[in-house]
Amino acid sequence: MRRVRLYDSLHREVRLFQPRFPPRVGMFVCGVTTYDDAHIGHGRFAVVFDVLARALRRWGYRVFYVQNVTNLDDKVIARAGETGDDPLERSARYFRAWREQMDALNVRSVDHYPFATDYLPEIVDQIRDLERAGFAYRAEDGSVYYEVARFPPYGQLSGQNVQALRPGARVELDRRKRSPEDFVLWKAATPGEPSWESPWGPGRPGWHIEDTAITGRLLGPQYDIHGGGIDLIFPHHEAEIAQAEGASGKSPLVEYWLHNGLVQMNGEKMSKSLGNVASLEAAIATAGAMPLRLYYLNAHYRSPLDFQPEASLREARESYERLRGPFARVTASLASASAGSELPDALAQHANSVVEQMDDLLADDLRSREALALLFQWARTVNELGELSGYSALALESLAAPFRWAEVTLGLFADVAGADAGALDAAVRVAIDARSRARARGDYGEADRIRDELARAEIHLEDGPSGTRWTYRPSSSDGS
RNA sequence: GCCGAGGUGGCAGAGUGGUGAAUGCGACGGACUGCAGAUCCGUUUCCUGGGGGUUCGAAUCCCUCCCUCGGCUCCA
Repeated sequence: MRRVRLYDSLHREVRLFQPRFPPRVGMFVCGVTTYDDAHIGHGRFAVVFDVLARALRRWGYRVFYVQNVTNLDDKVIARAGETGDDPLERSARYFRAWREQMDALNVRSVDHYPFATDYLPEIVDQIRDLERAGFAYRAEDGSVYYEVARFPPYGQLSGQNVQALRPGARVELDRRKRSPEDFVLWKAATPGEPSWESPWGPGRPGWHIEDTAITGRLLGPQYDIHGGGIDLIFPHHEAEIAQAEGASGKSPLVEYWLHNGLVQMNGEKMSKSLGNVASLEAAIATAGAMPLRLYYLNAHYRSPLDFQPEASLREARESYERLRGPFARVTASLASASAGSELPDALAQHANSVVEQMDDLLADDLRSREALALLFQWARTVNELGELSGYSALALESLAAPFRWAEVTLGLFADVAGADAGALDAAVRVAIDARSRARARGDYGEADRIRDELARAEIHLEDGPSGTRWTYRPSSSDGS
């Protein structure tokens, strides 16, 4: 099994990845709160952790990947109240949109998307465990709080000093709490809002408890990987550690804490509360899902990533075409390949070496940017060969290998046609032959008419020294 | 104020002690084309925030200053 290294936010260093029970890997990622449209930042964490799961599976690990869905919280309720929606129906609607966007982005590695409200029994059980262990207390109104002072490691993940938090401007004064840093586990019901029965009376879960209740049930009291945006470290992930370790008595909850950097818009974090969001759905429509995926993977996952509304998407489309073009040509040639020449040994070996190097890069804390740099170089190598129809199927498979690696591991090229390319090629060739005859007799009007007509079907012709080549290049839906 | 991550060419973004500082986008020139496009070749005169130090050698290690971003109970 490949040597994998991952940066762990708790230990603050890159560590050799050793799951508790290899080859099995339990992986949990904080998902979305389904109260509004997802933005580009949400797409980033989804793609980054999709690649992690894909890569681990490629290397022989058996990954169970859970991504939760916060389908009920203060924001869902608040937004539903504004619009007159039923909160849970609103959530269901936005979750469907999220899944559609995930499908478009080729995010397929998530095994299970648990909803918070499907885990009420587990949530109640965990709060009772915390009560029994002395970490929780009941307030007069029926809410239950976590008493942070009872959990000395609190602050270890974020490096926060709990005492220093006290004067923090945003720590609200709440008379129900024994201490300002305490956080709510169970919120007493408010009339008109969804609520569930519990030993403490009707209410609903606090923000942090759903994750640890879900992971406790699905992944156990201790598991391997927990991922999420870097903005969740405090207080959310800190609270998760306090809850899970307090309730189970086992430490550590998680072996490897992974946090992705945030997408910034003109130098500032993209967030709904700042109002500077770019909709994920719109970006997919404008740039295409695969170029967007490339955009995410073209930076290291822990770095901040700047989003420039016009430039970023245009660049993503142009660079993606540079990769997709040669791969699509190899695939098309492969579909009709029979006998032909082989590659020089050095080139075939180079293909293997590129794949090996890309695996190594990804295994070193997901250096996707550098793996892509190699893939761009390989694209150039393939382009240098020119016409591909003279190569054998074996040779073409060698040429395809680095692209196929990216297809499987990075999840790119979901839009590159495969098996039916041969039939399409035969059909397009008929039109190309007719146009060639027109050009030969100097009838450029007819030649351009055929080319324009094919262009309307998004098939683009290119005349070169070795004849006419065609590519299928879908334009974006906005037509820009 | 406290905790954390950063400052690299026109832009995006790698590289964290040693061959010419990747890769992509953009721009310019050339080849190819009936024109176009794609592709290839070349150019973009050369960019590591300022200062100091360690070293034969620093973008990379140390010190210091400046600046940016994130967190400090809404957050991917």
